[in-house]
Amino acid sequence: MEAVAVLDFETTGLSPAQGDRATEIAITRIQDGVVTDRFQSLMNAGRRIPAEITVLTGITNAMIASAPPASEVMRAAANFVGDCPLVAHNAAFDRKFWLAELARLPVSAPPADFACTLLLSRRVYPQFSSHRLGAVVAALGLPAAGRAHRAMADAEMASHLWMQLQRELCERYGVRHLQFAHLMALQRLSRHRVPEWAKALALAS
DNA sequence: TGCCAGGCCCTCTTTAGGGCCTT
Repeated sequence: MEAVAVLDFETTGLSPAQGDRATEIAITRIQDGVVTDRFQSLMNAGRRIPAEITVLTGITNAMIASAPPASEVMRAAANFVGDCPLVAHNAAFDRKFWLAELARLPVSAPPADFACTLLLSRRVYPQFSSHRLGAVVAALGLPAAGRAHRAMADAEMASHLWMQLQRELCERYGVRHLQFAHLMALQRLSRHRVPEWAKALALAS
């Protein structure tokens, strides 16, 4: 499969539309089933972190105060990603912060496709009772990396999950390679249409 | 003062409601 970039944000809250901002970003680049590169940085967007978010992430206002400006970090992140398609767990969340933070830069970044390991996990492992990132990684026996709810630890876990999803689908449906577009198509389908997708995949391979 | 997102998915659904998931 072509290279992908797996992204995770820590933020001050759930909604950029409500004024929330990113506080940390981590990105891995995956090529041929291996993490080949990593990008990670705290960032200062000038927005105070609520106490309950600090409890969750461990990221404090003091840490942010000494971090580089969000604009600088996001410019570097966009350069790191380049034209790679993106992957995130509950990608709708990371996508809206990615777009909101990039929209503040004077230069526009190319729009990126976002694959979602949460949606794919629901399709591929419907028997799991929880599809939270940590729960899925634990259920699959994948390595947990560092403190959960820090950007690089979560990006690493999502990376392992992304690679496991590909291995599982290849093995289950007897195909050697999956394209990013195949997984994007799968995540858009309702669960009962997965067999249709698998049949089309087998015919195309 | 009190409130605060949004998209997906399931079902006791579809003229809707509520849980999950991200921080």
